[in-house]
Amino acid sequence: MTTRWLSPAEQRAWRAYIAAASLLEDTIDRQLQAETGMPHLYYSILAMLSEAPDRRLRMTDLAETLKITRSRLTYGVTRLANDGLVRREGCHSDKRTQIAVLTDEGTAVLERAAPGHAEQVMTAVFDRLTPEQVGQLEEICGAITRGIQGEDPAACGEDLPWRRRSS
Amino acid sequence: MTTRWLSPAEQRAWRAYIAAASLLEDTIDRQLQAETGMPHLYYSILAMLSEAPDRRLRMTDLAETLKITRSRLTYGVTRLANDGLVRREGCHSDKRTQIAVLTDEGTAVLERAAPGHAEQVMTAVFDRLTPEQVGQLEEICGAITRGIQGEDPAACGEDLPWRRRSS
DNA sequence: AGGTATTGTTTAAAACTTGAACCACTAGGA
DNA sequence: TCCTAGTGGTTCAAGTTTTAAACAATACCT
Repeated sequence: MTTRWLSPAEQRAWRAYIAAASLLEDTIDRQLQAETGMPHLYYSILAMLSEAPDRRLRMTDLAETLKITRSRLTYGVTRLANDGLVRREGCHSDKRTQIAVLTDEGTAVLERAAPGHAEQVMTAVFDRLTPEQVGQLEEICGAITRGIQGEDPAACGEDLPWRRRSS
Repeated sequence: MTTRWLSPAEQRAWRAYIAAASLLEDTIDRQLQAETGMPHLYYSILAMLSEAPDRRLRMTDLAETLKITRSRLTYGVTRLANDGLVRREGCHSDKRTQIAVLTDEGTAVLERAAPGHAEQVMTAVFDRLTPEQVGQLEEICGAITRGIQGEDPAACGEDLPWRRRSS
């Protein structure tokens, strides 16, 4: 296969992306770390749980929506559980599965952190973008995600990804 | 200060971004790790050096363009130096500064890795984007970067960032 | 000279990631 | 029932990376 290279415009876009992504992750992580003592990934775990029905999610499903390994998730949830923000629960129908449940304290922490986080995202990102650009960003990122995930039609759940594979 | 929340459209864009960025970093890192044994950051160090005049850059300048701390860079360059891909050199005019130089072996490794990396970026990103979207992406990321970096007019070098601050 | 800012490294501690091994359980036959 | 394969989740050990603070050396300014 002959190699396909990036065009100059693509080069520029790619570099701009790398710089922005790196800076952004840094900024968000730092703010969240300062305000809540946890990195962005852990905040995301809490956020996912908070939006799930009944604030609970199977470990595997959670790992899947966050696109991380189960091992990594176990590590994170253990930490969050030690801090009392999340609780583990067994499952009646399948005793193998564990369910992560957002505790009241976890909810409180999340609600306390949310404003600062939102503010940070606003100033870092959206204050600089026109409404058209917001739409463009969503469109572009969606295309990238679909591309990486291999065009699997079942994976295009867009909104709420917590459907059991086998009900 | 009253909290500013993300609008629904901004919400969607932000989540799309988080998902795409996370997936993308994972994909790129994994491919680079497999093919070259180093993570993306280290590849970027080599890439930056390879494009600098004379393949050499001051540590601080390098850290600045890569948006990472000097400490982090020192760590990375040490590893790359141990692998023989980069060499450190002193500076006559200012004995404090160290200059990282891409070795011939480093150049070779980079040239060997570049096609696979380019291919990966193409399939993961640009194969899915229209030419307009490429431009939009650059524009958006540039805006974000400028926003985070605090509108410093001197920081808008856009193209080749390796200008000494003084001299 | 003396004080201050820069450059870059070091250090120790902590956080994180990975991969493999592992246990417990479920499911599907024979 | 028993056996086997597969799943869900955790644990473990090892390695990598990150951070923050402290440090040494040099430069700059008055």
